[in-house]
Amino acid sequence: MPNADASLPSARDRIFDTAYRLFYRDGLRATGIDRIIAESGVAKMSFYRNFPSKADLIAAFLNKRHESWMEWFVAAAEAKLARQSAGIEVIADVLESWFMQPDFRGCTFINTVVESGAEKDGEAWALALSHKEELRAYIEQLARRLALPRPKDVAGEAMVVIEGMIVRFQMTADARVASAGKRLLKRIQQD
Amino acid sequence: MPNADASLPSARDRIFDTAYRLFYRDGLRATGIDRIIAESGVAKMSFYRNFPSKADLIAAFLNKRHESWMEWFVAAAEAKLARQSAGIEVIADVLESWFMQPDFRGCTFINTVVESGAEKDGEAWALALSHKEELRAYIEQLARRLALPRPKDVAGEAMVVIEGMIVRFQMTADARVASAGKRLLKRIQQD
DNA sequence: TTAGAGCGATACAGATCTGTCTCATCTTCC
DNA sequence: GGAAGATGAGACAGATCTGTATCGCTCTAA
Repeated sequence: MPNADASLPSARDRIFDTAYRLFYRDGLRATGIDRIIAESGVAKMSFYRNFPSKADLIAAFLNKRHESWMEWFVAAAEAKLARQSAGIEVIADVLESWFMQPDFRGCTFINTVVESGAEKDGEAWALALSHKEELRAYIEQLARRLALPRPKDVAGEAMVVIEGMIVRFQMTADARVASAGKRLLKRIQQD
Repeated sequence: MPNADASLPSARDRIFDTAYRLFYRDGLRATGIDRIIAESGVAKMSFYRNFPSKADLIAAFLNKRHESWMEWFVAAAEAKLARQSAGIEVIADVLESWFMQPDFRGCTFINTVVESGAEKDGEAWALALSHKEELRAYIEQLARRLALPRPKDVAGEAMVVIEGMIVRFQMTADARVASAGKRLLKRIQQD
């Protein structure tokens, strides 16, 4: 077992952390292996010993991103729901706190699908779809808990608003996107 | 003046038409110059004689795309508005007819911003922003014509719904996105 | 008929991309 | 001390990327 005193993260961890940052910031295609290797201060063979190919690293990145983001989103939404007696419009507040992070660069999975172009059969596309489906299912379950009528429709409409808010803020960086989204979400429950 | 009988489009036109198709289908970064040259059946120097660089070709593509799309969208929306006495929810029907095209691959300008990554200072990003602003301004003017209260807010909310519909359909290819968007747009005017 | 414009074909340069290979070094455990 | 595993350094291959240079053909206009 090398590096037992943990004075330095393992080569695998340094590679993964660097890739995590660059993949999100610059995109999957724009981030080359050589760049990840250089910035993580690792030998090239240390990379290929830990990840058989770039596609494997991308899959690991997407899986981690999915877990981290969903965990954060659900926790933030549940906290807001417990504190105040409110509806699904709390989603807008949760998203807004995401937007305010200085390194916000949109949704990794939307970005992945866009970068995939016409190649819809890859693993990246499938991971993006399952991420969005898990988010949609959570909102549907939330709608049921709130006793909203037609929870499937509610979730479908909320997903349109969520994706719209993300893309709008990614392009304009205008905080009014959050309030517009909040008004849209509030009205979903008024029928 | 060569090629006067127009039996074959000029090299410039063949390059541009091929690039137009490939840039939209596969994305800007995934489409290489060599590929455009090969598929348009043109010599490499014929490309660089007509377009000083790939960036120039991209700018020409985005400008043309903006003009074509806006012209189509406004015409389709106005036609629907004239025929039936309806509100801004006609936007959902117009978008749906766009989604149904077999080569639909999302919005070029959303895709461009995503592909631009952290490079927000390029010409492509600026063209994407001005495209979205022109669309938003059209909807605000439409809201004024329909005598809706707070037309700026209406346009801001409608843009969130529009971007959400585009991204949702790009990912899921589910026709229910259009009806969800239509319900959201209808409710914007009910306050 | 001749000059020039447009174009095709192709080689080339230099950078970058993913991925493989070899060899030296360092740490840890036995 | 010695074996084994993890790592670093760097050369190398083959593909692809943007962009340049050269040569020759063809058609048009004067």
